[in-house]
Amino acid sequence: MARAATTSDVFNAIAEPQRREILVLLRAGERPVTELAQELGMPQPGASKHLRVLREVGLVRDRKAGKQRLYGLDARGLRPVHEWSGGFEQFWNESFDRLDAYVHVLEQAGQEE
Amino acid sequence: MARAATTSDVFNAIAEPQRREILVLLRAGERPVTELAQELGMPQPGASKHLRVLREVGLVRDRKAGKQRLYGLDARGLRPVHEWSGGFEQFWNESFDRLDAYVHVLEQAGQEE
DNA sequence: TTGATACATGCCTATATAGGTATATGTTGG
DNA sequence: CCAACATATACCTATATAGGCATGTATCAA
Repeated sequence: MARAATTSDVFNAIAEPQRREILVLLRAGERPVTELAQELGMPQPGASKHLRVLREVGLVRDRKAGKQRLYGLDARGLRPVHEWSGGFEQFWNESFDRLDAYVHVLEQAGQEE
Repeated sequence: MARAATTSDVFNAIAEPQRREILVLLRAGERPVTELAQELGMPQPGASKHLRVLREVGLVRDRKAGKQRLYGLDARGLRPVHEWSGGFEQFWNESFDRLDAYVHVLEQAGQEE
């Protein structure tokens, strides 16, 4: 099997660089698809597809505005990501010390492999 | 093309649930592959593969310990994830108000599609 | 109704896995 | 050197996209 469907997982949805780009762009406010596609330098169908994924995981909302469809950010789904990664904060702060010690051990061990 | 190679991107590496599990387990300290495989309820080759991906993006370090190979956490690579998602913090806090207003607009507009 | 504009979808292709199984590699002890 | 244990890899299969292109659909204006 390939990776789990991006459709049901925020972590998968933001694994795609261009989708992260879209989210960043939307912080500035709602945007129609065409404008997003243009700013991302990709064809419109591509932008629509990414927006669909983002919509399905709930990171984006859309509303009709006449001929256009405005997409807007709903960042609540990113909170779990922030919290999960935050659970490692103490570790990346300790990292320097730990790695120093660790590298030391390796050197003394003769640095195999 | 499929998604970009997970090998060169931390966001892709943590898109896989079991890899996130591994990182969490490693917060408790270094572990040999077999033990991780057992705790994750997956065959050893599977654990080795996930560990390889994590190693290639730098989230994990390994050192030989006799017959075993101990894997340890190097959480520094998660910092960018935390910071990126943190860039949306103000938005998920505002979300309730915004969405309330937003839903209101939709209702008044006649709630199309 | 016709034409133009703005999107969403369908279809097709190439590719990157996730998993499972079998096997190669490396290490230790006798 | 041989057997046993711990891992990493090679292979093979099924599947989920990312992208490109063509086309369907909805909305608005004349």
